[in-house]
Amino acid sequence: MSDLTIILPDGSMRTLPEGATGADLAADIGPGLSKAAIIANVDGDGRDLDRALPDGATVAIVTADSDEGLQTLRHSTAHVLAQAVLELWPGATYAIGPPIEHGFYYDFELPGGGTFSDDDLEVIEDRMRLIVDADQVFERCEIGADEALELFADHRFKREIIEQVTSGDADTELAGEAAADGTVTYYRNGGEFIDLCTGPHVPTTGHLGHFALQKVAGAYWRGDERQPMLQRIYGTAWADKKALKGHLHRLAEAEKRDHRRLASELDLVSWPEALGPGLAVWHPKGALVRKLIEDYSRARHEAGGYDFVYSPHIAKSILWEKSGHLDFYADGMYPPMEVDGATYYPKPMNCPFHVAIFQSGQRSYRDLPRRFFELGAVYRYELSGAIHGLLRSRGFTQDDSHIFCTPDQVPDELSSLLDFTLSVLRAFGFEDFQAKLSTRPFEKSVGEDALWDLAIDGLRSALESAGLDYVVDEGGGAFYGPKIDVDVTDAIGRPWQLSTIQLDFNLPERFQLDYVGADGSRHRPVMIHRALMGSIERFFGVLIEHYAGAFPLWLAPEQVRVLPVADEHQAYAESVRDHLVAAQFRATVDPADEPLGKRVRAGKVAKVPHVLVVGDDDAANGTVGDNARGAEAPERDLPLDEFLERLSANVEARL
RNA sequence: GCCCGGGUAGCUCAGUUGGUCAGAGCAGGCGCCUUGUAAGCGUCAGGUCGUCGGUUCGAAUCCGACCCCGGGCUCCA
Repeated sequence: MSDLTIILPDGSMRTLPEGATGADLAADIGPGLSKAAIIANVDGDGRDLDRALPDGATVAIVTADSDEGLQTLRHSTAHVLAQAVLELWPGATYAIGPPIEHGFYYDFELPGGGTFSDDDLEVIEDRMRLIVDADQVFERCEIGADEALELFADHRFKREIIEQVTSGDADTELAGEAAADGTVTYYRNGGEFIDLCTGPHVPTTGHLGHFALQKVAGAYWRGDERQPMLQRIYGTAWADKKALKGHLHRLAEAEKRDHRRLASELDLVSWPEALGPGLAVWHPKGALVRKLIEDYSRARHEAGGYDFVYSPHIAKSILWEKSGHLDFYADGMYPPMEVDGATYYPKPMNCPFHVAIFQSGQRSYRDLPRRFFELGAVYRYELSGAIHGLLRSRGFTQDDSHIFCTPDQVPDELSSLLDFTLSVLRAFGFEDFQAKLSTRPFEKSVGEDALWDLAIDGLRSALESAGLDYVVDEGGGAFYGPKIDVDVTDAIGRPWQLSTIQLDFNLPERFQLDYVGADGSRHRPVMIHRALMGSIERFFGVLIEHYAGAFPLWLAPEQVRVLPVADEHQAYAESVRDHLVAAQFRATVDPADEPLGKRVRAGKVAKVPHVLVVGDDDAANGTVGDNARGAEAPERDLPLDEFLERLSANVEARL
């Protein structure tokens, strides 16, 4: 009987008797690790702890505090969820149940088309806890495909997976469910319950426990709307109680930032039912902030070499036929209206109008690049279930531009465009960006290879010179050109996709655009679509969540609120306000007909950046007491002039 | 569009098995209080209980259809 040599992640060697398992290795290293071990990572692959280790392998013992361990934990918890549901609903069948970010889900089909209610979650969770308390062993089994089909005879989704996986054309979504080499792996625990799965799993259900079921949702089998609708249960699972509590706390915090809630609390925007879904009205305060955002955008574009244009909200069908929107995008368009024998459509995009402007005269290479900019309102018939406050609406305003340039100009144009984009986003307090470069689709696309290569290289070098992190989505571009999408990370770490820079080789072709080159002959320009904020509505919604409703001074609808201590200070309070207003600040007075404490609270709740309190001393000395938002204590006896200077400096710095 | 869950006063919500169940707090109006830092006191007004039909002696409550909202799926700025 020979020994095994195992290499640990730090490069050290360990010798174990032949047949030793991951669990043996963990125990050999130490009792703490032995207890915390979830799986073993053997030469890069996760394996159950009770499997024998091969000689010479590099093995890492995985615990729940690593991503891999956590993923295993969540996957195993999903199994227990399925076990509980199948025990509680005889005749139910199950589809897939993978780990996801922060947790897991499992899809089921209940007998007779039954559905889960929220109350069921509690019952299921109780049953899951019984299974965890029973500390059942997860037992790995391998069988042939035919045998597997028999074993899962009553479970059509499992059989579909087995058939697909063993025939070798499984997609990645299903790959974790069975092996591709003709054998099928399943796990058994508690004697009765089996589930198709390649594993690995935690050693026993007792290793689980810090989980919570969260919600019931419908989900199409394999994400395809032509397939049956299954019942999905979402849950979250963590390594320990503290992590679970932390996660639930973060969810509660995110909910407090919900822009729909804040928009109504801060009197910014509302969605009157009479308007229809996905259509908002902007109240004075919201409109003021929006105007500040738009003013800033316009100022930057003006300085950035853009020409401002405007276009109507509707146009005849011929325009949309020519642009191809009616062929490719008709589902997303509002239905047409018939007027004077012609058919008009509300615009879902601004591009054809900007093309029409380009076409209004003969263009020379000397005119290029030409950058048309418009805050253009568009209407898209979004699926009703997709609508979400300001983040996804049916009417929205793009900070849209179409740039027409020569192929030679593409690289420089892209590079300066990306810098411009990031610079504008940074003004709103976004510091972390993540970009995605989408390249030519593998299937059909238009445009010459050389043009695609030029554009993709241009996008890539723009990303690199901007020093931006990016991932490449090979084949992820539209049929008409490659693109860069830019995500920003908000104050609590959530990503939001805002900007998009998109090359278009199709529209110039469809509209037969040309310019006269230096050689005197006609050439086809390249078109770049780009939006920085994407949609003003959506951007505003993201900003509300990013700032948690506390807009920085330069964007705050009410910047200063002056509170006289008593009626006799009213005149002084008004003079302070008048000074502020004269210096271009947005300031109001809240008179003394309520106690000071109540008015201070009201100012704080309204997230006013500066709540000033003025009384006898202030009136006598020309000072104010400043309650700056976020400050622990008020700052008393601050000379008004000094306060004004500070405000100016902070507005200037966009703080 | 599909699955699940919801719509009660401007907002947040109570309303037990259909029968004083049309309520509370905040916000708003009006008085009193004159306040130095996160909710002073009193009082008044506000709702076709999402809409429309049905069951019933009687419906916020039960049933149906529709509208809208939320969470998902799909899609996307």
